[in-house]
Amino acid sequence: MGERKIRNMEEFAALSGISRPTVSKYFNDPDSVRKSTRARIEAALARYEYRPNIYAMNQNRRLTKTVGIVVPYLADPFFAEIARNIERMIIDAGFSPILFSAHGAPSFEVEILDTLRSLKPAGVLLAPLGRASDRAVVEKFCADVPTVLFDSNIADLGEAFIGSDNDQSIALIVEYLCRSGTPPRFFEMATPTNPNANRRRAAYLRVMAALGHTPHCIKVPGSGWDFEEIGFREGLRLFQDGSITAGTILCSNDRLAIGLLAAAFEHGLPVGRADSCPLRIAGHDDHPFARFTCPSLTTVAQDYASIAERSVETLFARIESGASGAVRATTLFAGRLVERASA
Amino acid sequence: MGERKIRNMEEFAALSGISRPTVSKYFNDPDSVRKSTRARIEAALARYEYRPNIYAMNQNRRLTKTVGIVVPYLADPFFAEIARNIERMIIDAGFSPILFSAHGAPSFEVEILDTLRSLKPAGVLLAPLGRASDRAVVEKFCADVPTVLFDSNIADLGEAFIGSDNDQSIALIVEYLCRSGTPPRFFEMATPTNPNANRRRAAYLRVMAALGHTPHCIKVPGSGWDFEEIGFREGLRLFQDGSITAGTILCSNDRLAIGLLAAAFEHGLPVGRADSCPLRIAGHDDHPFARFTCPSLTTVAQDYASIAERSVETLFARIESGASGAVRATTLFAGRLVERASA
DNA sequence: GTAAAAACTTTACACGCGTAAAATTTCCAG
DNA sequence: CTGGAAATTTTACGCGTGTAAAGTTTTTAC
Repeated sequence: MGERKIRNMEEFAALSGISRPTVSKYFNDPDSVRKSTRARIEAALARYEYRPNIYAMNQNRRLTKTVGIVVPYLADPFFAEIARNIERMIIDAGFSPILFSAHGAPSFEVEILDTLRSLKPAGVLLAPLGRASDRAVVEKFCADVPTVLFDSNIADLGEAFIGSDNDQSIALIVEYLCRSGTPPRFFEMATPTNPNANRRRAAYLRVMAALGHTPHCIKVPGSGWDFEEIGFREGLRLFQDGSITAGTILCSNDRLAIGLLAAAFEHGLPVGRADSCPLRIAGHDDHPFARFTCPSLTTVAQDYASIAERSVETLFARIESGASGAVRATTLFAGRLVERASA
Repeated sequence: MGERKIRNMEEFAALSGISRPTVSKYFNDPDSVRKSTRARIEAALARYEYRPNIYAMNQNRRLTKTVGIVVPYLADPFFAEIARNIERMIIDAGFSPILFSAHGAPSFEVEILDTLRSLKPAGVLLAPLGRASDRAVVEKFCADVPTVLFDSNIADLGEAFIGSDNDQSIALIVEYLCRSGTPPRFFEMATPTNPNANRRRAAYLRVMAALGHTPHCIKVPGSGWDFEEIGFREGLRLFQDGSITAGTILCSNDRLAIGLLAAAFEHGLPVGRADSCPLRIAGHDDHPFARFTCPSLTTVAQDYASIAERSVETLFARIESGASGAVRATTLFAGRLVERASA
């Protein structure tokens, strides 16, 4: 292979004994040419290892073979994992994924969308920052590029939304916590970064009421994406000033719970489902690290794989149909209770 | 803004009252045109929000304004963090970062390099998989594209290598552990994913000998990137079969330590620097989550920021000089001891 | 074996911008 | 005011591929 350098498709076509338009057709869809032709091209391809110039290719294509993935915060392993799954599926579908992280900053998100627009992607999978997102910008973007939202919803934007069924998952864990011990208090940030937090609080209030318990929300100051830090700092404060001495605490997400567990440990307060433990702590999401907290974290697993899969499927359906779907579908996947040692 | 749609630079140039070649010059370097001209262009830019077609731009530029970033495993927050820092610097330098993760798979790494080559980037910052990397492929890539290696070295490849001074950092923590308690054993995977692991073991052996202690390496089965899982599973096994009951353990990296801490907790073995604790555990890297383990993890902080900064600087120096540097420089940054509760 | 369909070849133009060369205008110093 | 330098305009071509149209060959179906 690599017998000599190929400059362009013209030259490659000559060497493979096929006309350039046919070779061009092959690269846009290998199945669109005769089997024997395809074989000849691929034989030449093996000998000369030529690849079409991406930039020249995309200059004339209205829709690129690129699919954008935008996540709010890549340093959160949750998003890293989901991005990994999505990347794989996009590749398998014959497209090229390109990954962006807003790093928690709305200005970055805007910039990314701007960049992405000029990349003319076939579609975009967007997990927006949520409350912090610039709605007008996202809306305008969705009008130009087929976009599927996932994880975090922005009302009425994009072709569809795929996420977790917070009502179901919170009900699941609240009911579990109630029947296995004291009813939980709800631990969250006062100004939640993510709209899911609001849905979860609402679900908590509803379920507690339905079960005949008095709900109690603990809203701690803090914003941004350093959830563990906030959970730790504020948790420690609450333990130290005696606000929390016992009972059950359901955290809005696992990363807060990880911080809170660390605070409880630091404060010498045993956490766990054993009778000897005054405190129980539970989370939500089944974060990759939730298995390795001390004690291991009881939580509700979000259905990563299904969310990723359905998001990709939905986007490709939209891309292939060519036209925007009549209705904006919202798909929510059920959570699964993960009983571990912490509650 | 956005008074009407602009098709191309020709049209935009007409609307701004400037000739197309000058506008083109402006986009390649805003400072290369007269100040008054620049002002007029930017005024028009504000009114019509035109952006040049990326693909048409890059088709004729031999070197793109793109800089590739390749990390071995993005679900590891360590790499997510360093990628974030690097992205920021690349943007500040007026280039466009594009991020790839090999997801731990050599085949992905090869594919990424292939994709990257056809993107004609100005340069690439590559943290290779290490032992698992296909040396021939990386070598060929480095010959085509200015590449700076970081984090994980591959002998003699790329323009430079920037990483951590494992000799120094391991000496730092081994000395600390020895003077504050029992000499450490070294906990690592039998077939380490990362070449740093080998350097760290060698450093451990050397320092222990220098201090007059008998070194002891604990090599546990396991490969891949699920470090916490391996640390947990194998740690638990060693605790349960009585192989480890007390002493000090230095883990090859923080993620193994996180797993090992969880195993110790599960097994009911108290960990910490207090006299009441039979076991001490330390790590290496100062992983973002190391502050939130129970107990919090004593470790050596890698100088993230400096590694990122120097890598970017080195690459841009290479890009601007145009020619390959005469010598391949290796820059190692010193680690900083982070004393926490676990050792 | 024949006709129709499918695939291919040839030819030609388009895309949007980089960039070179020559002509013109603008700028600045003296 | 003037000369020369600097910046801009005009003109023109090139980059590598998409793609349309018309003509030719190959394949498929009966």
